[in-house]
Amino acid sequence: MDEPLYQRIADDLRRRISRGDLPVGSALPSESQLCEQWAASRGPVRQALSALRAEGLIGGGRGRSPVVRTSQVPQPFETLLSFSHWARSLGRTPGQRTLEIARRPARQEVADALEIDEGDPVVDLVRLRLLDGRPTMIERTTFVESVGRLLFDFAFDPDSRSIYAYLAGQGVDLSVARHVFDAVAADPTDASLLEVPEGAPLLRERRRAGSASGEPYEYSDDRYRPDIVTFTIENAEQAHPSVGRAWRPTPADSTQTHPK
Amino acid sequence: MDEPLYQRIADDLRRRISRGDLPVGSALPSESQLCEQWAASRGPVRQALSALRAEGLIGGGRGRSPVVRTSQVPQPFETLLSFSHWARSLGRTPGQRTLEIARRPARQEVADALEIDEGDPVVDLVRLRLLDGRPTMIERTTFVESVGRLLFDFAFDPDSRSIYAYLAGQGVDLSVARHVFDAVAADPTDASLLEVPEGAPLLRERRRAGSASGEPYEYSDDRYRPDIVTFTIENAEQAHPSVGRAWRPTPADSTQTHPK
DNA sequence: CGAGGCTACTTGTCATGACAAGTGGACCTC
DNA sequence: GAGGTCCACTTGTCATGACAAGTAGCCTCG
Repeated sequence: MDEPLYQRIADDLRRRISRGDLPVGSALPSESQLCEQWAASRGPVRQALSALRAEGLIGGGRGRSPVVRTSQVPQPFETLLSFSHWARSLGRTPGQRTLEIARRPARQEVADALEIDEGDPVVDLVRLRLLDGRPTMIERTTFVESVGRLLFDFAFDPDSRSIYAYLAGQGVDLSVARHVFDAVAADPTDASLLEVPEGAPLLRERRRAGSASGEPYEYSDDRYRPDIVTFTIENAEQAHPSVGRAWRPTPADSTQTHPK
Repeated sequence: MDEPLYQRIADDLRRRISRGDLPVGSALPSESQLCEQWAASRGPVRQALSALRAEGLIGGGRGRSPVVRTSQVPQPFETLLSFSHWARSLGRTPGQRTLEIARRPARQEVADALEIDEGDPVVDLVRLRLLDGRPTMIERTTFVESVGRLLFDFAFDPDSRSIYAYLAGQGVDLSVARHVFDAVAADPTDASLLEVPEGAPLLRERRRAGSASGEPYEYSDDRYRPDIVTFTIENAEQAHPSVGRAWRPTPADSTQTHPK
């Protein structure tokens, strides 16, 4: 609740950047001005500025004040992990239709990813995800049994809200993920659910997520309509990359083979 | 040449982590031990540790030493930008076959991306990229004229070495990029060059790169065989994401529609 | 034998001070 | 008007010191 000073300074500068008080290209207040403004020493001020540099929001300096490089604040971890969270962050309506939830023995690929033995019980969940009512993605997720069993809880309806929010509430620590992107052709099931022709290209995200200590809890194969969703990476030589999902309001590429 | 102390401490710890002297899961030396080892105060030691935390290499702590989370050092900016650089970082052989280099008026999509007017002259470059002799990616890049003209330099052969290395040598500051990923179907040209069936899914990376001050210099549409190359994002709640291209030594997904 | 408390360690946060190195503007001279 | 120098600002890096908050291990008591 009582946030450290350097975080309050960083948050204040982020707000000022994102709402345009500090436009792209403009110089930030100097360190001594910020010290005066916050009645602070250079330590917390420099720590706040360092965080913004690392995020790529500001850059340059040394003998002059840094300048604003972008006004786009990076998407947090949870926004990349949860489709619902991301949709709502855009002000759009996420939806889900559960096609299957089943406990079954793990097949090889999944066992490898989850670091369990082939045949160990896991929980498979298949959902069609919608954005403002439009089929957008098929999500085929497998959970280790200790986490997946929570989804069979009588009170939980996977169609009603975010699985990740629910699991977090149950004490499941999902805080590290690895996402792998490639392209696949829509198989008959994909095609039918996503309303695209068979063989149409889909953007696939294979994700493995787990705890901070490296224990995997879920493995997922998500297939997106590339005319609706893309993924972006913004990087720079002197800043950490920023990554996110992006929504394409209308299909932008007329070379797409499927009909509107 | 005379690197700051905190960077030397960080580099030393990265080396120890990546070569296994500090395996994943093990605790780092305490701050006071590092102070003693480097004859330094807590300031530079904490700054070094903070950099490793931000990269996701270490985590945890507060009342105890942090632990190693991963031994994978993030790929630098240039490794994601340059296919040649990336291939060599894996110990593989990059290749290129220039199909076209031409000065022509910019079409709408490219003009928008490069923040120039439609019809302004640009330089288009189309290359087939190979990895160990295998067609892997088609790269369709457009440069603003002031940069593209350097590629017509008599002495420069785009088949002989990295364009980015060459441009850097010519003083072109490419240090910021935005990459957008989606999937497209191989058109007849794509199919022929990449040796896949027409309509096969390709992983597309559209990239815009430019200077630190935001001036765009290149826009590219790269199409990868998804059975050879994927892109990965590793992220965590308390660390910056790490992004990179990845090589798939053999096609891992038997659902791929194209023949081996 | 188990639980609780205490101590000695750890990291997190902040202040003060100092000096090195970079930048931009003003002023002076040619 | 242009070029060079100097000064006052800036940020970068490091040291010392202090206190808050977390953790683990050990000891004592029930």
